[in-house]
Amino acid sequence: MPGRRGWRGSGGSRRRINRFLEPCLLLLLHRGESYGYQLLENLERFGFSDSPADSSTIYRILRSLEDGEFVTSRWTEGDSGPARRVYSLTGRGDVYLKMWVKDLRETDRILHCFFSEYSSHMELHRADENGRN
Amino acid sequence: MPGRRGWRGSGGSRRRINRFLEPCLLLLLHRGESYGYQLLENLERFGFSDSPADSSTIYRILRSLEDGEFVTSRWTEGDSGPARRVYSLTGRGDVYLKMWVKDLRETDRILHCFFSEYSSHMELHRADENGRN
DNA sequence: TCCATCTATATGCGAACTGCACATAGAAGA
DNA sequence: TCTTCTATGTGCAGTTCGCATATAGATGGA
Repeated sequence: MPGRRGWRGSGGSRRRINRFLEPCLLLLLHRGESYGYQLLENLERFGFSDSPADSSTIYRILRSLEDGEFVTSRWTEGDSGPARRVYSLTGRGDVYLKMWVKDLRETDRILHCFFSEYSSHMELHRADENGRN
Repeated sequence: MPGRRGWRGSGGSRRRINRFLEPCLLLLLHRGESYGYQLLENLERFGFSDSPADSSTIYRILRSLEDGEFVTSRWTEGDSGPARRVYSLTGRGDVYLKMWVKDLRETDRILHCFFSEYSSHMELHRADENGRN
């Protein structure tokens, strides 16, 4: 039984893009080096209505990007607050971001295929219902 | 260590939409009742370039939709071939499809936020590089 | 008849992703 | 001192997904 939790109401939807935070983080890092906590705050730019993600997700994605050598990190003594792990994009990361963008454009295309199928079907469906009156 | 497999080349991308097959199946069922094997073939319409999904995924999604009472199923003795489990959409399923569409439009909006951020940044970035020459 | 192939549905397993809760710890201010 | 903010991280459990595999009726050719 798939958890009975997958069907949560209209809130907290899981109907999003797989690992979409990853390209967002890559893009933010393309602007210049940054660290987890700051990146988390800057994610608002991408139009997520509510909080984009749990901080643990951000930190884990950043680490996995480092595993893949798409970013590098170093510790900086903050002028205020605790030390920060500052990430910067590598050449590999730059290429990876481009790949992501290409894929997202393909995703966009598929999405619009769906919308077009939906609209045309619903139009026919409505016409069909009217015809029956 | 996240598997060292997440970074597969440009092939087999996991950069897609979460559970996107679900709304596609719902839409196909909105047209009329159908069964797994046929639905699998009809998924081509949605512009997936390569094979949209594994058949096991399709069957599992259909079962979970039934768990959620978004579809119902019955067995039919095929006029040819093995028996088929034929699914049809319920009223609840109809509402759920509408919810999906709303969510996908939101996803589309966020996607375009990303594209716009990307484009404007890349334009500045290029101008910056030219300026340095 | 036998056997390969097509149609059709389904399970098992492991890898990956994610959200929630929680741990840790330095810094700043009341 | 105590609380709060900044900052990074781990543990766990639920969910998804692709691959491999199982099952089995139907079909057609050798």
